[in-house]
Amino acid sequence: MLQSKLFTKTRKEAPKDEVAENAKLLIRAGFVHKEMAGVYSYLPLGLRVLRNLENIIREEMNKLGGQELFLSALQGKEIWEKTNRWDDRVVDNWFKTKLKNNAELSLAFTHEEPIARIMSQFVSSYKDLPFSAYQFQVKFRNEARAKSGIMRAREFLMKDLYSFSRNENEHDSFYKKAKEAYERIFASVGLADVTYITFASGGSFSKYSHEFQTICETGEDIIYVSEDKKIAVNKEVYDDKTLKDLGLKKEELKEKKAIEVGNIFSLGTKFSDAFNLYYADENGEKHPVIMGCYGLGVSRLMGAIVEIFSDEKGIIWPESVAPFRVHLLRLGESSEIASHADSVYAGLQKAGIEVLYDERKDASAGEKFADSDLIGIPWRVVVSAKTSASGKLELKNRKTGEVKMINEEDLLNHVK
RNA sequence: CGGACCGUAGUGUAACGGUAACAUGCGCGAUUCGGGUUCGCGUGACUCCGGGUUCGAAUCCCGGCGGUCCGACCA
Repeated sequence: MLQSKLFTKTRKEAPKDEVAENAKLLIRAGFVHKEMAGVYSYLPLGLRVLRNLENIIREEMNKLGGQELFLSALQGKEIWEKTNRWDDRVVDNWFKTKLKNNAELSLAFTHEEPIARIMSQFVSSYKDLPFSAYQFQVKFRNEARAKSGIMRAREFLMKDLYSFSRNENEHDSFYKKAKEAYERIFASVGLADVTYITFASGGSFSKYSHEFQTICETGEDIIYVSEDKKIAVNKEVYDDKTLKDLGLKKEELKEKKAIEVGNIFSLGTKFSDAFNLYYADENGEKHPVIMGCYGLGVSRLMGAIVEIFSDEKGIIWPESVAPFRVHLLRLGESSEIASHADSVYAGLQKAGIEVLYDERKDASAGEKFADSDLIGIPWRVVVSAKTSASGKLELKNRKTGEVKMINEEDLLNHVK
């Protein structure tokens, strides 16, 4: 991608009303545009990051056997009445609207009901199970107060997976695998060290649900962390009884602020019962399907990554999610430098490496360096009079700051 | 949803009740060419909307809309 063609531009100052670091940096660097409080548009750079996150997550969901689908964002009222969730007193953060004929409907804030109803049409035998399906969907929540940039938005991208099992054992083993998949996801985006499986309230079907909480000053949850055991307890269930259940002692726990990036739940038969989601076993006996749901806030995860990986100059993307792998800077306009940089660009592209190529003629060296630091691409490669004279390329790692002069033929070995 | 503060060029800031200014950005021309170079010329806001007070309102008052923060909420 040629930087001169990229329609977004960086800016020196963030809008004054943004306080959250993730929003400041993402807006300054041109990843997102704020439409209104809690509502952000994702521009080309931001979308690349979201897509990378999606792909990491998708791979793990597929490994679990999940099949990807895409449910509607508009939802009718009847299915929610079956589970007694339509009433505003039960769920108060919906966006609801009406059709021209006055039929009531809503913008999706979750999808348990729709998927349970769909599955009830396709599942009737033990042979149809176990099964799981997931989607990447925009969710809408009418938050009383949006805050923290893209971390608590009214419209956000979420991955939600739903599992359907024949019995508790089958459910438990899937649940365990899903938990492990989540751990791999957080590891591959570089958050393993600061993300804790956290025990939280479980609703009516299991004692606890599991949240994935990333330690972060701008987080909204308070959790109690055991660094040794690598687990945590959410404040909402932090009491003597819970500690006893989990075999934890108060002394080993540290209070931390954290952001909930994922949450997995056992749903029992609540939705199966409501939508007649039953299967017949080998003897023809009917049983309700056991469900689980597994959420992961993709856009929120992006916000958390920015909160954690940045410095005073800008964002420092982990390699797995960065919008590009290499930021190639061309300093100077001589035809020799230009053609050299062009050939480095072509070589990287040919090797399948995603490159943002800053070939702008009207930007100074300092401007290019500043932009590069702000955008936060992992590897910066400079072609200039200096490098041409030495016959080498300059390679800088955004994270470590390490600068090396390398031979051009070694470039791929370094950045691949 | 309660409370506080705020709303002026694309962005960031000024302006006592008296001609809306500066920086940045953008355009043109020079200059410079490894850390947001420097200079000149130009461009760009009927000061969020509606009403009121006043000879005169960005400024004071009322209402609305919008924004940020604190709290409540986030099954």
